Formats: sequence, C-alpha cells, structure tokens
Amino acid sequence: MSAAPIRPSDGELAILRVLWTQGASTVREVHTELSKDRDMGYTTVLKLMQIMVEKGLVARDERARSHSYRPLQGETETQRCLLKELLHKAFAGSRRDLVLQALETEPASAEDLEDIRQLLIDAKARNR
Amino acid sequence: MSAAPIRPSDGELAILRVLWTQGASTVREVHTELSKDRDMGYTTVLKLMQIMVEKGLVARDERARSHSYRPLQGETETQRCLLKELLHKAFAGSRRDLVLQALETEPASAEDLEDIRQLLIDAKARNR
DNA sequence: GACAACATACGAATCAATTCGTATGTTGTC
DNA sequence: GACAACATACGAATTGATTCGTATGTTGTC
Repeated sequence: MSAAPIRPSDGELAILRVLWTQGASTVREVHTELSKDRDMGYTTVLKLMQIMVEKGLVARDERARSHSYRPLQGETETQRCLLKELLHKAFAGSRRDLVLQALETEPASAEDLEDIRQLLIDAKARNR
Repeated sequence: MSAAPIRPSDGELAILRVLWTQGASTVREVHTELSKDRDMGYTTVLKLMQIMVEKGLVARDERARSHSYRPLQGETETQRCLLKELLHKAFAGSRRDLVLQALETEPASAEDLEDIRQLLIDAKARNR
C-alpha cells in the first residue's frame, strides 16, 4: 500500500507539474520552466523544493553538484486528492454535481464527450 | 452583467454553504450549524462574516439587533469558479482529464451516470 | 591560484487566513 | 434599575505559504 497522497500547496503543485512532464530535474531547470509563466527568484524555487523534500513530495539525488529532484507521488494520484478535497468543500460530496458543473460550463469538445461517453459505458458494464 | 465571482477561502466557503442551504441567517445560526462539524468559537465566525461583507461575498441587514447576512453570489457560480481554478492549477486546463478523474475514482451510482449521459446527449445536440 | 559563475543553506520579512480574547453596547426579566 | 444573556467591534497572536537576501561552498577557465 502506498501512503495517502500529500496535498501540495499551489507553489508546490506548479513545481510538481514540471517534474511530471519533464521528469527528474534540477532547481535551475524547474526555475527556467516556471519563469515562462510567472516571475519568481531562483532561490524561491530552491526553498520550495527543499520544503518539498521535507514533506516527502519529492526525492533529492545529491550525487551531482546540481541536485536532481524527482516527484514521489503521481499526477493522477495528486489530481484525485485535490479533486476529492474540492468535492467535499464545495459540492457537499456530490460527485454528480461536480461533474455536471464541469461539463456545463461550456460545451466540451466532441472528442471529450466521446471519451466520457465511452467511460460511462464501461462504468455501467462494471456496475451490473 | 454580474461581476466575476469572488474566490472564497475555505472558511468563507463553509459559511456560504450554510447561507445557501438555510437562506439569510444570523451569525448565531451559522455558528450553530458549523459547530456540528468543527469546533470553532462564536467570534471566529463573526469575524469571518465581517470580512466577507468587506469582500462583497455577503450583504448584511443591520435592522435587527442580530444582523442578518445573505449570500451575494450563488452556489453554482462559486462552484464553477473553484472548479475552473483547479482545472488550471492541476489539470493544465484539460476539462476532459478532470471529468475522467472525477468519474474514475469510484464507479458513480447508476443514477449519476444516467444524469451525465443525458447531459452528453444534450451537449452533442447543441454541438452540431 | 584568482575570479566569475553557479550551487545550496538558511534566516527572516511578508501576506492571507484563521482564531480568539477583551471591550463595549443592547435587551429583556426580575 | 440591576443583572444576565447576548450582540458587535476590533486588536492581536498564530499558522502556513511564499519570497528573497545574504552567506558560503564548488567548479572551471584564464
């Protein structure tokens, strides 16, 4: 059994997303990537990543001078953790409402709808 | 045009949910309701609700000695605001992924699936 | 080996959210 | 009218996240 996922803060989540897409990275690499969006100092990213080590969100490989960090929990795992939190805080636990809101905002693309439709068929099959 | 919804904090959201379900309420009423779940002081709730007035999340009717507060933004409006935020922070804007994650966690009930299926049909109809 | 470039470590400021104590005013009952 | 019960106002402590400056150590090049 793996431990329950840790809820990352906003800043931590942004870093995790870089690690998920780019794989294990140095602070410099993460900083370079994040700088494309927001404007933050190098040591800010460093500090955050150090905290993430303490929290157990990432593991650090110190063999090279520039330490390499890799995520310790997966993307879907984390997404579900955050989704579950929102589900309880804002939707009184009604997944139905959450999904409906997510879909109603704007019409999703035909492809999206197809994916979801397919999932529904599978789910129904499992259910009976 | 109504203004863009304000993103409530966790505590504010909890209060809003009481106001949405019970309608305009006094601090005492909200505090009584919230006390069922967590353990918080009366003045804590009072302070939060005062801040919410400043932020424009609720309106206060001071005619009675016990002021009455009513929500200034709707539940679905707020839910969508929070959902949208999560969508961008954790799902890179992919509503498809978000919905899939929400559905995959556990099989939803047959009723839920039916609701969603219906919604998909409608959406498809609108799309062409 | 001196120096520029770059790395980590870490203390401390800032900011928002939360929490509550204390002060003070109002109401209703005896 | 005295008093208990209850209301708001508000200052201030606490906590977590974020930010960054400064100190210090390492590396590679001339």
